[in-house]
Amino acid sequence: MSAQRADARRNYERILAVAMEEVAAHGADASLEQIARTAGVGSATVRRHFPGRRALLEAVFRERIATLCARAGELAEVADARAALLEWLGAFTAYAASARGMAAALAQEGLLDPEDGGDNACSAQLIQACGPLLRRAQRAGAVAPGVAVSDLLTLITGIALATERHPDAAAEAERLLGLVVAGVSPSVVTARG
Amino acid sequence: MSAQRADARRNYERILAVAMEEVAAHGADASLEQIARTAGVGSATVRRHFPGRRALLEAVFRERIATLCARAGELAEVADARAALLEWLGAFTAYAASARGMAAALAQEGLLDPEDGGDNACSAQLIQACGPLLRRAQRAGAVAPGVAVSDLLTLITGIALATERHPDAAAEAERLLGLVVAGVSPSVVTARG
DNA sequence: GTAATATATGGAGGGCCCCGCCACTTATGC
DNA sequence: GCATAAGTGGCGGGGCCCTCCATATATTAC
Repeated sequence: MSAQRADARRNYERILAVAMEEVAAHGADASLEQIARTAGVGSATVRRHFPGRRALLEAVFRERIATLCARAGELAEVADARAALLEWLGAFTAYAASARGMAAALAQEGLLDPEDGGDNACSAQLIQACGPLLRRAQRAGAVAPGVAVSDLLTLITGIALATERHPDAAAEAERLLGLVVAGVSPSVVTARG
Repeated sequence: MSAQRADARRNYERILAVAMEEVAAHGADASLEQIARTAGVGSATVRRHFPGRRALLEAVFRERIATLCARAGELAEVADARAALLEWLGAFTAYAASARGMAAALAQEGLLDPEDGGDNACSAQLIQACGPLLRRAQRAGAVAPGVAVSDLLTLITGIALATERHPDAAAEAERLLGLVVAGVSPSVVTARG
């Protein structure tokens, strides 16, 4: 028999659809009970399909993240390594800043320690997607060797978190990304002895 | 008569002391009821002295922020404008990354819009303290003119938020600050057309 | 010292949320 | 159709935040 019953699958889809709207409206700490109510199911059913808020958030953002990873694949073909990386970082920033709750979800994940091993997590996919772009840019001399993928993702996640309340969050986030790329005060190479 | 009764003042102090420990232990979303319980007062008393979690967090971090602002005053005397700014940014980063909840409190405040007018807020004090350092560095040509004080504070707040779960949060945050100061890829001045 | 008064307090109650349990329903394979 | 296992949802427990109000207490005036 199929691994999952048909009605269960239907409920899963419905809950996920409602969750997307609810998270978009109320951020990462949307009420699970409210989601259950709107979806017309019991709260236990939500918990069954998504054990814990993290699982739900992961599912909510999975598609968007997949799109982002695909974009990274395309950009690997672009000639200018630096431009490709910056383009992707910009796209990621735009997503993270506009999709409410995504940054929070990423921050609470194991985004920070890249060798976590949990390769099914969203952050792991992002790391895997961004890695080649970064390494190529580093080989081209556009980025210092000491910079890790997780550094970039952490910075952007932080920007998204800190600008979440801004009226025009996406624009502000992209502006700050530009600042980070260019450097606040890059004049001296070895900053702070 | 005095503006406040003596026992009220005592309770205020006690609640604040407990709140400091509790916030240090559980971050910005520590339980207000737990604080009340530990302090041996009713939860209503906590709410009376600190209407809303924000007010409590502000009080918790007030001293630390004052110290930070004082440090900015000292650094205004340092000859090297760039070094002075970077030193202060480093100090702020260390504080924000080590004091659990502080970054969250700042992010939820009106940190992002500098012309809010609420000059009693913590973020306003920080902006006022950092402003002279930044302007001096900009006059010295060490920082681009378009950079605002709130940009720097927002970036650092974001770094602190994104590194909160890191095993060695303070070190990681300072490392990322270094990256932001130096720039991820500063080679071309006008990033992304 | 005592009475009068404004001030401060904390416990009860309501609302919301997360979580786990268990009897009931329902799709599925024979 | 029927047996069965998968799926469901309501219920109760625990916690938190918030408000209200009767009570207790520091303070002031006499």
